[in-house]
Amino acid sequence: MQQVITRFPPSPTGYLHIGGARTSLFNWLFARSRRGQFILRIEDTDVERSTEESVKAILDAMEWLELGWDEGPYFQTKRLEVYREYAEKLLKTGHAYWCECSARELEQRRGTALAEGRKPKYDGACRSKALGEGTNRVLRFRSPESGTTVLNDIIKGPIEFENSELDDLVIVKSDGIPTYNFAVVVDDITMGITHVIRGDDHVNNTPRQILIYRALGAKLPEFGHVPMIHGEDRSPLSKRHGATSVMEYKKMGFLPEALLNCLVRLGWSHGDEEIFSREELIEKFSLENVGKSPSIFTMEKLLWLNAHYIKEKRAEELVELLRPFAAAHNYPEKSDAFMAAAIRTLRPRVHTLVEMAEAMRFYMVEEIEFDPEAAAKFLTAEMVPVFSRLISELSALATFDEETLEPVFRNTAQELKVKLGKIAQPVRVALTGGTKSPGLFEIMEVLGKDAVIERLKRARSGRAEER
RNA sequence: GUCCCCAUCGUCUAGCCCGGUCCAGGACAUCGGCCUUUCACGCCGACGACACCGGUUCAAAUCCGGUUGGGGACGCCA
Repeated sequence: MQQVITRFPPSPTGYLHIGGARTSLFNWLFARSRRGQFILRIEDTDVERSTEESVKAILDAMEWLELGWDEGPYFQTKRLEVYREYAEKLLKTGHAYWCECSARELEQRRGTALAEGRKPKYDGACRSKALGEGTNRVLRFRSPESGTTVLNDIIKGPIEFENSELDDLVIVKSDGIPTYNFAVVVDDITMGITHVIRGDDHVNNTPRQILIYRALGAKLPEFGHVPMIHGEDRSPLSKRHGATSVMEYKKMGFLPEALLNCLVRLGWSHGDEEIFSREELIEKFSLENVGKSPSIFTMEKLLWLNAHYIKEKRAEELVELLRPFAAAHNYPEKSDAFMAAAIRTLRPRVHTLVEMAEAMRFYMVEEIEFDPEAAAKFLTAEMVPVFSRLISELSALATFDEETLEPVFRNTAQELKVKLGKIAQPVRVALTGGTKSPGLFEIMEVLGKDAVIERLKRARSGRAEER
């Protein structure tokens, strides 16, 4: 069987957004799952709006998501001779003709048509003028006036279009640069693309493209149109829906595997399964299980998935990922081992690396700040003797780990005839500054004997001074 | 306006092709409980949907038609 070749063709007019990332993911997964090739192609024929920054931003995002491509990136502006060649071919076979209608005129005619309730399509004014090439002239595709074009979509099934609904689209602009509908077809033909997987906003372009394939005598690829991703108000995802750029999610402390897992489930499913590793996705992905209806992107499940992957990842790896976030807080430098130990205790209670970096504060800074409310409630005068006693007990310890610490506290509580919680909360405040934290003994083990005793003394003297 | 697509819990979805096993399953979120040194994690439970109308049929979430709603396209943008 023929090898599968898919492509992702972003236009470099902005960053890689959530929708594009999912399209890219589907193409990547499909190619990987079928042991095929995945091509990256930059569609920069809109010279006005395309920028190098955008290209870089897109590449960076693809790299972060680890969606590696086998060929490319190709740039359409570097393939102009190829399009010219194919345009010649269409011209020679009578499938294309030159048109001298100005953009201004056309806009006017469109306006009138729309106002009169007609479909605003090109009226074919230059269709039989047999014009030659010339300045300010565009090349148009001669579209059949009757008949039906059928798109057999892998995802949506057969869709019929009346050719009479289609018009003679421009395929080469007056500056000699091909338009999208022409360039994609030429590229997909010459690059041997077997499966075109893209957003369903392209469904209406497809019959035009099919017609061009036919005029060129080329074999059609398979088409699969995936439903769009919308914002919470059901309109297409845009800036006003908050974070839409893939890289913003990196900045917010999400792991790429979480974003990917979240994205793949928007439209695709595999029974009741929710968590998929990259390998599982490659093994299980198929276009047959892609749904037809649009979905809404929310952060709820992404947060849950991210929390899951944070819990699952090796602490040593998290240290690396966390460093930039910790740096943003200007924390003092700590060793990898110390940070890994701290992360292990914080891990079950955060959803993002940003939260992790914040939660880490009491481990990182020398002088913790006390939450006034917590201090007032728990660092009371009656705790002074308790702290004193704990300090002397702890000072005597040779090993300082959870196993040895717990009995010390349990015994102390028992002898003082109070519940463990009664002394645990004040100690927690003394050690962390607040009332919420990982387990007391975990914290103490990570912090170490010296720091613990120092913090207990500080909390105790704070009380003593007040008296 | 014309053409095209879509329609199951708040959200992501399973089921629909091959009607009965579905008074519709899972996950997130929410709420309650358990666990517990706090907060989480974890575990258990609750809430919660087949858009509407009609048809076919012994039987429809599943098939057909229409309505409504949402989305897309109609560029010398991609």
